[in-house]
Amino acid sequence: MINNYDHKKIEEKWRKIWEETELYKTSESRDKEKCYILDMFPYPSGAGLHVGHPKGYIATDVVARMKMLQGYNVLHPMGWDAFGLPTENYAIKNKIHPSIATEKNIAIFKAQLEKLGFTYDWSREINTTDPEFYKWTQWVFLQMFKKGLAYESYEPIIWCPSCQTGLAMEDLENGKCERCGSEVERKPMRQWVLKITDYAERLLNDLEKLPQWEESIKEMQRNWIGKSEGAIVKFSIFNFQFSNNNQFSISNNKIDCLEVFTTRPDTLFGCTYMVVAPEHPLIRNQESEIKNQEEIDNYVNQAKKKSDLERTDLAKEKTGVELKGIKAINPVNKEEIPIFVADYVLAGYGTGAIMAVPAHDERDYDFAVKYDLPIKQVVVSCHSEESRTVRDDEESQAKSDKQEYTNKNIKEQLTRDPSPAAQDDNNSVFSAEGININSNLLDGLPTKEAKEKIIKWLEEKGAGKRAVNYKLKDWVFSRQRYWGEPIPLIFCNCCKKLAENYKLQITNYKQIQNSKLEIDSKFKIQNYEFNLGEILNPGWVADENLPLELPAVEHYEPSGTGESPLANMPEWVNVKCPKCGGPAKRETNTMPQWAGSSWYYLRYIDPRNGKALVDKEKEKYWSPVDLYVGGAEHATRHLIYARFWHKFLYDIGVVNYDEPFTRLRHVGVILAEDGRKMSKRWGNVINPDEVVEKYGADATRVYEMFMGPFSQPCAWSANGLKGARNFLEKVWALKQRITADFATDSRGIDSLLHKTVKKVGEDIEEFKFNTAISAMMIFINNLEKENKMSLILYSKFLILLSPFAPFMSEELWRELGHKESVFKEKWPEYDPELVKDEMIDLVVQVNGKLRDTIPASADIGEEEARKLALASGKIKKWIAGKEIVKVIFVKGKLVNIAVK
RNA sequence: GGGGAUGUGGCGGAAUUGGUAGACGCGCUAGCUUCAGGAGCUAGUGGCAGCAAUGUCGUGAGAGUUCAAAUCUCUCCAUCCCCACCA
Repeated sequence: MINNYDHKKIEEKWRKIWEETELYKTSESRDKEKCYILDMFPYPSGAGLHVGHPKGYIATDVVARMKMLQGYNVLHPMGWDAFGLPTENYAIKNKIHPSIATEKNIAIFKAQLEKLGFTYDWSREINTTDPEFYKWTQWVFLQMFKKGLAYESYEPIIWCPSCQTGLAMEDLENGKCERCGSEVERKPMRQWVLKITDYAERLLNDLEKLPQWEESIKEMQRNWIGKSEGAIVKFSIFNFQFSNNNQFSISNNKIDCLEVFTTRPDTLFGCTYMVVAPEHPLIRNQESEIKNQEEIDNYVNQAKKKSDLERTDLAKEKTGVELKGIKAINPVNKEEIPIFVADYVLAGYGTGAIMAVPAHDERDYDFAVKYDLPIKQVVVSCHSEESRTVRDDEESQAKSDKQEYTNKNIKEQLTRDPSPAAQDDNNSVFSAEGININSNLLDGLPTKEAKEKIIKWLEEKGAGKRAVNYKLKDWVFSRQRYWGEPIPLIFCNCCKKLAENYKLQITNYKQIQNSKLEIDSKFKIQNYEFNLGEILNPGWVADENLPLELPAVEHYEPSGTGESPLANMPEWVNVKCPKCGGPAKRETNTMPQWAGSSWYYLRYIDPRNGKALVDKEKEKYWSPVDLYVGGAEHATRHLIYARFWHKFLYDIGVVNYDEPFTRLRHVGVILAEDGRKMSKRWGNVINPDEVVEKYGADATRVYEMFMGPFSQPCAWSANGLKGARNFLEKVWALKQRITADFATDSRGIDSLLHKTVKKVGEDIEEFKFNTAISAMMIFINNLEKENKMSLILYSKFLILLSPFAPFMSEELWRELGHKESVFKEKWPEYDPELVKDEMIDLVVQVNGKLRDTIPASADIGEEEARKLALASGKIKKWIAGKEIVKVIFVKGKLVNIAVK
């Protein structure tokens, strides 16, 4: 057989025609049902794409093409996420300006993508580094600023000494800078921070509204938000007076109480010491009282020197130093307890201080053993007989005398062979919930009730309050680098004075903070109007003249001073204050890489709108995104940031829906043939251009969808690719057997076509592309056995194939005489009658083991099936001389004879 | 330490309301075809026993429920991903 399937010629031809006829241009008409299908837009790096990158794009393209054929108005756009450190570092290394590097990289990426035949409407292409785009990124930031959601912070942040910039916690990988792998430091820096924590509760709860998200991704987000409920408890310090304020109470500039966050306030009676993080203000604040300041300073300095990696090494032994000269007072029993500084307590979580309950926390236990601190058990498990007796004993003893547990008692209990009770509770007595003992008013209460009771008690006494804590931190939003969106804020000393004075005058400051989401919260001071952000951050004034363009510079290397390179441009930095006209300076920090990607999907809807971020009517029609596909690595950054921005835009009335992505699927990575990640380092990278050149875009697409389950990692196989190509060649070769006579087709092949239509449609919908292709292969294998086939039959199959292999399908479709593109066709329907089997192989089992299969009518009844089964010679052999206990009949499937 | 996912031939993987395990693809074997190379066609292909019919074992390991378990329950093991001294 002469094989004349010339993929190069075909693919070039149709790429050109599709472009000329604007086949994939998205219609602005809104009379059809819409379907918005979105890929996570790529970061155009210098390395170009490898074959793994397009896997997700192929999948969305298959879905998009099917949806087009099913009559939807499909939006399937593409763009570039191009600001940020990778390009800037690449630019510095190769001495190419980042804007030029970006342009070059985009050109390479685009050429690579175009070869694969995607349905992108390139007239809607966006680029986060285009001023017409980032104008709106800046605009969103300004709205947040104006509503009080952005604030200046001088807290120590994560600093990468190599990239010379501050980073968000999310930008770390194993405690190192994700970009360059350097050990990071903690450094106090002025930063702009976004109050994402204001949205923590909604970001958590609204996950419930997303049934079409994969559970694993939602779970990652829940863990990242990390909500825990408990209480803040105040311990007064030494001989200072107890305070009734809700905040740290400052008298003589001294902190007179220590606040801790705990999820187990019910164990308060078991607290025998306290620990503060090395960064805790108490350490510097009590200098006159602390007797061993030098020893403590040494410890704190040592802790500072340790990298984050060393500090969080779980295997290491706990260390700490007591703050001698001061004591804390446990509010529940007025016991004086020692305070330690130790680096096992983190400054960034809760209040940076803990109450230590060594009997019920493993870390506190380790520390207590090392420093010989008392251990007092206050909870016993209520799940086993054994502990119940223990409890009874304790209770009677506790009544006669407030019994103190010695370290020896507890150690015995804790190191005993794991009791059934301990196993019930995750193999540990530490975390066990149970019944409180030795806890005065809490004795005999189960954990849950004890928590409630003690919180009420604390609130009554002013010694604490119910509290919720999140692991999620506010978003450090400024970078001391060049290649990002300039932050459109201007600092004016004159306006600073006005704002500060105003701030002092107002009494209901709390009220102002609560009003932040009212769209028009404005404050008139003298002749000027201030927004909330300008009051909360005195001196900072919004620059509404957008876009604020990133100035062209020759030198964009980090300044080395911790300031952005923009700070070295006086002509850009020094401006007139847009409010009062006085001398002022621009903010020189830029936005992080994640800014543009937090809202880009909205811009595709209305990409050239000069007046608004997006037209609200258009947004109402196209939003939310129906299907979003990308890597799981974005589960906790991009996808949380984007949900946060979207909810904010919803709150200020820019968008119509409060969640941006209805359905989310993550794509499994493609590994190299050696099972490792594709990387220059291993020399195992496969370039899609070469694959497309040799086997064609269609074969590449079919293979990547056939490899295995979509979300699972899978190794590349050159032979597998050949298999996909073979399949396409078979399809190609069969066109020679087509006849115009539609009566040619056997009932069998016709029925199989209908089954295939059903299977392929359903499988694409469920992202089971591999089995969809398998079904088409089965159809083609069967079609090969037919000498002739009708034009109609073959044409219908081509429609099924077209989402996977668009070029070949289009070529064959036109060769068969169709005037219009195959993509203007209708997706075929199947006849439910033809999908059903007429005949089945009735399975006959004896004691559950297959012994015979008998051809039978599909709707055979129980009586008949049983007769048929018992009549079989093979079956007779197996039941001879045995007693039939039971006969099970499953309609359309089997007969099982149970014998003894 | 916590959370999630996965475990089936030589390989990628099918089969999940419990009902013929190994679809489909790769690889491999034999035959045909070809000057040869590549390719193509036909047949076979989980292990063991057997010329065969057939039997028997078999879905990470072990137990259990059931007429029937890859699928449900329990215990354990391994691999991967995310988070991690989170109080």
